[in-house]
Amino acid sequence: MALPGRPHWSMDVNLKQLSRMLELSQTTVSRALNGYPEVAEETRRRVVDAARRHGYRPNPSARRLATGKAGMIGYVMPTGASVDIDPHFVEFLSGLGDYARTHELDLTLSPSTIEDEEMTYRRIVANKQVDAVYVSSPRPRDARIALLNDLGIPFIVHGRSEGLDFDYPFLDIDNEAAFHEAARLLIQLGHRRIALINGNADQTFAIHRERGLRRALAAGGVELPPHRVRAMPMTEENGYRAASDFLAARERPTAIVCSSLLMTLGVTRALRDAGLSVPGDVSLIAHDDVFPFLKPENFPVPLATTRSSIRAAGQRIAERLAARIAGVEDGARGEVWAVDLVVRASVAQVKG
Amino acid sequence: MALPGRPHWSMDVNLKQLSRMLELSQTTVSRALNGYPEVAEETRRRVVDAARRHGYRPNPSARRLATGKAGMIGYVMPTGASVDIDPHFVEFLSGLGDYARTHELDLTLSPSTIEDEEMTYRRIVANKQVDAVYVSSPRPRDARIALLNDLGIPFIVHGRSEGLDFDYPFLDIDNEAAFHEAARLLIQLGHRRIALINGNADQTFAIHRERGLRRALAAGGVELPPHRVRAMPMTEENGYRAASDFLAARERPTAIVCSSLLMTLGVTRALRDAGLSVPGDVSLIAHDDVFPFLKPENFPVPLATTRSSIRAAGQRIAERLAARIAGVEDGARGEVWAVDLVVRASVAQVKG
DNA sequence: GCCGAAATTCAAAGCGCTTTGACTGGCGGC
DNA sequence: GCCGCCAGTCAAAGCGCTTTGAATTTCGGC
Repeated sequence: MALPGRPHWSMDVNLKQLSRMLELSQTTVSRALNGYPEVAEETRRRVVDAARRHGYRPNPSARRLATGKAGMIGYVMPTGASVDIDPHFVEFLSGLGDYARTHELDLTLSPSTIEDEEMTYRRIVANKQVDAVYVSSPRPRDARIALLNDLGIPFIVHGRSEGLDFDYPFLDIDNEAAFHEAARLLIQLGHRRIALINGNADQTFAIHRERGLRRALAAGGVELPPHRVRAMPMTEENGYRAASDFLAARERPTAIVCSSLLMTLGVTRALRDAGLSVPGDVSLIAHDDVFPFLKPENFPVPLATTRSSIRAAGQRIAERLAARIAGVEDGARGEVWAVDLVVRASVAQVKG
Repeated sequence: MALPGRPHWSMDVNLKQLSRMLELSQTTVSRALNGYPEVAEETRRRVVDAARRHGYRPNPSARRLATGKAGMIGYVMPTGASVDIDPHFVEFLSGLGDYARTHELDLTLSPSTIEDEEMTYRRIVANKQVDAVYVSSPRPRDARIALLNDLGIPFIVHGRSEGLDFDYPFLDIDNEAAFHEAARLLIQLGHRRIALINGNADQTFAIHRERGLRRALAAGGVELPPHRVRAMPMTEENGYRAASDFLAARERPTAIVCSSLLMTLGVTRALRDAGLSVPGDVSLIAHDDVFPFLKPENFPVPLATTRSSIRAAGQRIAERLAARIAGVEDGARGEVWAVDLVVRASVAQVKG
């Protein structure tokens, strides 16, 4: 591949050179390009034009060194031999990227073990590697949030924490209402033995979902005994295990609410193994984060879901992060998205 | 949260300050820390010790500006409303992160549309934002590889391209051999009508898999007519469609080889819909990238697979990338990993 | 026709690090 | 006793940008 005449953005000119060509000082050129007011309009035009023609692009390292701004969003990514990144992360990333792409923002992933997490946050902040960070999968009293709050770097939490004695900016979906609705529907259909298969118990979203479910059940005068609740990482295998346990009980549930599509895969397998049908024997509702590669309508029996696009959340978070970096957004604004309840064939009136 | 006595790595000391404390020049301190030989051992000890005590951490921006080294691995992430990031990416990322974490390497994701891809690569290289990049999902004659080769930045391709007139470093699994083996097994078991459900036809891995399959079939004197091959994005839905088509044909296949577990989910659904059993009516072999959240042994009938951990590949690529950055590895070394064929209950002797 | 303010522009000082080139002192060799 | 050399050390120059503080020009007003 021959070099096709040095494409003009190939960064072969720096500020000094550019200013020399224009017979202006670096100061003026810099200001012209960064939109400062004290530059004559005529001059600015000349500068901007020349910059484009020569494909001038400020060196980010230099700029960062001088200003402290990085043009980067940071994410501390949990890793470790036994740590699995949530597959939801990919979809979230798609959304984040979608927005970031159009705003010259890159994303820095800093892998870290859980133990080193705090140190990693401190490092990326102290180093000014990133202008803002986002936090995912928050737990109650999440130490990361308190830390970032102290550190004073712009951040947004995807999800919510609880038990913190200060407010912070977040974007969350209304998990409680979602599962409340789901449970209410089941109760209306006459279900009394309802089971919950949830994500990890230390995650706020799981807590909220259980809370919503319980609230609806309580309102309907229905019990939720401990043996009808499971909370674990959201894999197919765990879904299978949990459901198998439920189904083996003397009084098996007539409905199962599940926190993830992947787990529900395991649930349907368990049902099949047990020779039970959906929704004849057991009704099913799951939460759907809207993956392109696995759709609830394509389950053996189309699956009723509480639905919220995790990708859209990624976009929105990028947008808000950008706004915070620019200083346009501040304060501890929390944003809670409503969740759709999508009824499909997997729920039915309870039998008998 | 009260500040717990300013943890010592909070980057409140820079090189100048540190050298002043030690009553040494910045030069010497810098050299001592970076392991240059012309520093007295005694001095080095003092310096290293003081650096640790004061939690000195070089400012990456400054270092980058001075050296051009970034301490970052880059990835140009395809995004767009209709672009879905491959869920495999998460697992790969876990592996990459696993290694990167222990080597002070961060990862920069630069979201980009397909059209802007080349420009994005050029930008991150020109800006010295990253020391090395990796390329995933290569296609034949992949323009990105040619570009990076020209640009002269260290890179590694995860997978392979074909039809390029130069060599380049890559890490790939032996997709051809894997599917060759799979097909050979099926032929040994008497299968003659074998179908293939593949990933996107423009991906090299898909091409290699089909090639391996064809080779084995040819050797066994078996045909692979076009109507028994499908190539499409690897979603559950597409797996279902492809399998449904196959099963609706006059002469339905007695065995299906599938490029992904996610697709195979759809395949088993189609089989169920058609009232067919595995392996009684149809044998199944799929490729398994080893996801924690979906395991072949947990399929309704345990699924035979060609297996290779995509996570391990991520680790290895990070390792090699680091080696290239350090100048320890160079040249166009290609690495091809063997793939295990794991036989499980989903394959059987053909009926009749 | 002169003055001070407003409008532009500039030179130079950083940002925190690496690296070049020069400068010490101590030591063996003749 | 002098020279050359080597091990250590240092001051200073850059990396490419922003920003401060000062200099220059312009211009309305009297």
